[in-house]
Amino acid sequence: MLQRPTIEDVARLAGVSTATVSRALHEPAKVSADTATRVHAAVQDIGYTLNIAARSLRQRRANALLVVVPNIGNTFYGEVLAGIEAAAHAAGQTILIADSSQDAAREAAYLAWLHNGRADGVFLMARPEVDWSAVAPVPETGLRPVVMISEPPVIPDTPWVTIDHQAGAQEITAHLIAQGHRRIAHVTGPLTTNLRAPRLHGYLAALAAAGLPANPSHIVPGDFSADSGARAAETLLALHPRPTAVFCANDEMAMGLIGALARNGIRVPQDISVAGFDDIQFAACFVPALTTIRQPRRAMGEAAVALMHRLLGREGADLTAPVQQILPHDLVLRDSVGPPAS
Amino acid sequence: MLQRPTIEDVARLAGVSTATVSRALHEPAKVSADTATRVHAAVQDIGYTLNIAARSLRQRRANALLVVVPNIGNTFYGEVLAGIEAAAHAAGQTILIADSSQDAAREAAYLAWLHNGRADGVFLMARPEVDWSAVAPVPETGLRPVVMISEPPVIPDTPWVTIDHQAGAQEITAHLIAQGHRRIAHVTGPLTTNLRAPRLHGYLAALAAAGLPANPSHIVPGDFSADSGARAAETLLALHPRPTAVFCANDEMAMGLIGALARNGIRVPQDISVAGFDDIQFAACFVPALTTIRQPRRAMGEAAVALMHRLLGREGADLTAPVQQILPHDLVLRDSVGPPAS
DNA sequence: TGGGATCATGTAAAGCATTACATCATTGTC
DNA sequence: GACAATGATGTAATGCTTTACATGATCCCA
Repeated sequence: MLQRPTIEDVARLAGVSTATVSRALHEPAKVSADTATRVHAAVQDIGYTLNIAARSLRQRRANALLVVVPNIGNTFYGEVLAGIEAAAHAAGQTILIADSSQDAAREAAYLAWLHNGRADGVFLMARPEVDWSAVAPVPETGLRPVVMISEPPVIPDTPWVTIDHQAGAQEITAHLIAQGHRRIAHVTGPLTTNLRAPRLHGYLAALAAAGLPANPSHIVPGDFSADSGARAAETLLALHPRPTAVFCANDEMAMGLIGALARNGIRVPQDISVAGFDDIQFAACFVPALTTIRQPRRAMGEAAVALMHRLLGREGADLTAPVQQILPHDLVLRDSVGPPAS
Repeated sequence: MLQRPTIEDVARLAGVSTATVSRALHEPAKVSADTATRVHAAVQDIGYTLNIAARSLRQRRANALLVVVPNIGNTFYGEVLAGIEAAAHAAGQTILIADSSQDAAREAAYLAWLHNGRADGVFLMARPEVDWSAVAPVPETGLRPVVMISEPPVIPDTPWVTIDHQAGAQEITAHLIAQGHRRIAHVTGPLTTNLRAPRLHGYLAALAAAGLPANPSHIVPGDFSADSGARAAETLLALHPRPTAVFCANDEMAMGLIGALARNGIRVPQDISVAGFDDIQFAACFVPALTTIRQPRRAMGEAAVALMHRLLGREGADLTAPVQQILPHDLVLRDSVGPPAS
C-alpha cells in the first residue's frame, strides 16, 4: 500500500473535523446538506478511500463473512457460493472464501477467524464435527454466528440451511416406481457423510410405501465419485434378475454408472433407467440428460446469508423464527429415466 | 466480536512488555528461549489470538490476496482457485475470492481493495479491460500487483500466467489430422473473448501445415455454452459432404455437440470424432470421455501466487525474470476421437 | 423572554499491534 | 581493565477511523 490520503486530509480540505467527514460518509442524515456536499467533493478531489483495517479495529467488527468449503474444485459448491456472494454483496458485506481441503485442523483454524477480527460469521459447508466450544456466541443474540449449509441438521438448535434429503430421495424413487419399475437399486453415499442415511431411508420408504420388498443386493455402496458409480454398474450387471432402474445418491455416480453401462452395451433409459441427486451443472448436458433432484443451491446461499444476519442481530431480524431452514427441492425430469423394457 | 484478550494481557501475565510478546510470536530469534516459553504459556493460558485488523493497520499491509472470478459457478475456475489457495496458504497468505459477475463496475470496485487495506494483490481471471491508471505500482518493484490468469496476454509487460492457446489448438487439430481426418470443422468461442482468435488460428495453422485447405463453412460460431455446441451440430449435419471430425473451442461445446449428434443417431467417435479444449472436470467421465487439451489449472494458480510474490517484492524474488509465464499444456487422448469411418 | 429540545459540529479517547529507538547487561578483544 | 560489539528487553510513537461526550447555535412553546 502506498501513502494514501486519510480522513484527516479530507477534513482539512473540506474545512471540517474528521468526525464530520466520517458522519458525512456513513450517516448522511446527521450532517447538513452543505457539509455533505463539501465533504464528497473533497473525497473526489484527493481520491480518498476508507482504510478497512482501521475501521475494523475501531468497530471491533470485520464486516466480512467467511465461507469454508471442503473443496473449492467441487462444482456443487460454486452455485451456493454465487448465492452467498450475491446476497452478501447486496448487504454491503464482504465474502471471504476458504478451502479447508477436508482437513479438520484447517477448519478449526478458519473458525478462529471469528475471533481475530477477520470475519463476523462463518458458513460451513463441511462436516459439522467442529469444536463449538471454541466459538463464542454473539452477545446481542446469544447465538453462535455459524451457519451450516446443505448437509442434514444433526445438531438441534444449530443454524442450518438445507433441503429434506430423505423426502427428495423418496420422491425420485417413487417416480421410478410410477414409471413401472419394480426392481430398483440404490447406490449409496459413503459412510463418512451424513447425507448417506437420509437418501437411503428415502429410497427404502418409497419402496415400502409401494409395498415393494427391499432387496439387500440392490443396495450398493458408493463414495460419491464417478468411479464408484462405474464399479456399482459392474456389481449390478452381475445380478439375476437385473434391476431395471437405479437411484444413485448423487449425480457424479449416476454419470459414472451410465458410462460403465454404455461400455457394456447397455442403453439408458431403454435398458436401465438411472436417476441422480443434486442436479449439478452438467446433469443437463450429459447424454442422456439426467433425471435428478435439484437442490436449490443459489437459494440456499441466499437463505444462509439472511439467517446469518439474524444471528448477528442485524436490524429487522426476527429472533423467534426457527434457525433451521428446510428449502424446497425439485424433481427434475429429463432423459435418463423411462419405463422399463416390457 | 467479544472482548478478547490483547497482547497487553499476555505481556502482563508473562511479565514482559508488549514489544517482547510481539517479537516472541513473530521473530522468535530475537528473544531468549526462556522468555519465549513464558510468552507462549501465557498465550495458551488466556487464549490470545492476534487481532488482524490492528496488525494490518500498523503494517499498512493486508496479508491477503484477492481473486476476482467472472463467475464462481463456472467449474473451470474452481481448480485454479484451489491452486491459488494452496500456494497462498503455504505462504501464510489469506485468499479472498470475489465474484464480479462479469460486471466491469464490480471489477473496478474490487481492484480498489488494493487501496483500502483489504488486499495486497489481485488475481484477475476476468477480461483484461481494466482501468490500470487506478492501480498504483508497488514501491519496491515499480510493478502493479495484479496478475492476469488464463486468457492470452494482450498487454505487453503485464504480469500474466497462461498457456499457449494457439499451440494447443494446433496440436489437437494436428492429432485429428494424424488420425486420418481431412474434413475437420471448428466451433469457435464468442467474439467477445480473447480466447477465440488463438484457438481459431491454431486450428487454421494445423490445416495449413498439413496442406489442407481451410473451408469457411467448416468454421461455425459458438459462445462456449453447451447449447451453442448443440446448435453447431445442426449446422454441421446439414453440410455435404459432412466433416468427419470437429474441434470445439471448449469442452462444454464439445459435450453439447456430442449430445445433439447422439439425438440424431450419430455415434462419437465411430461416425464423427469430437475434440474439446480445457479438460474440465467432467471431460473424463463424460460418455464418450473427451479428447481435449488440458490447461494445467492448479499449476496456473500456483504459478500466479509465485509471480505475485515477486511483484510484491517478497524476499528471494527474481525481479529480472519475465512477468509473463506460459505454462505447458497437455494433449489428453480419450475416447471421443478415432479414425474416420472408411 | 426563558428554558428545554433539537441540530450541527468539534474534541479527544479508544481500538490493538508493530517497530524505531533507547537502555542496560553481557561478552569478547587487545 | 577498558572499550566495542552483541544481545535482550523496554518505552513510546504510530497507523486511521469511529464515537461518546461536549459545545454552541437555533428553534419552539409557554
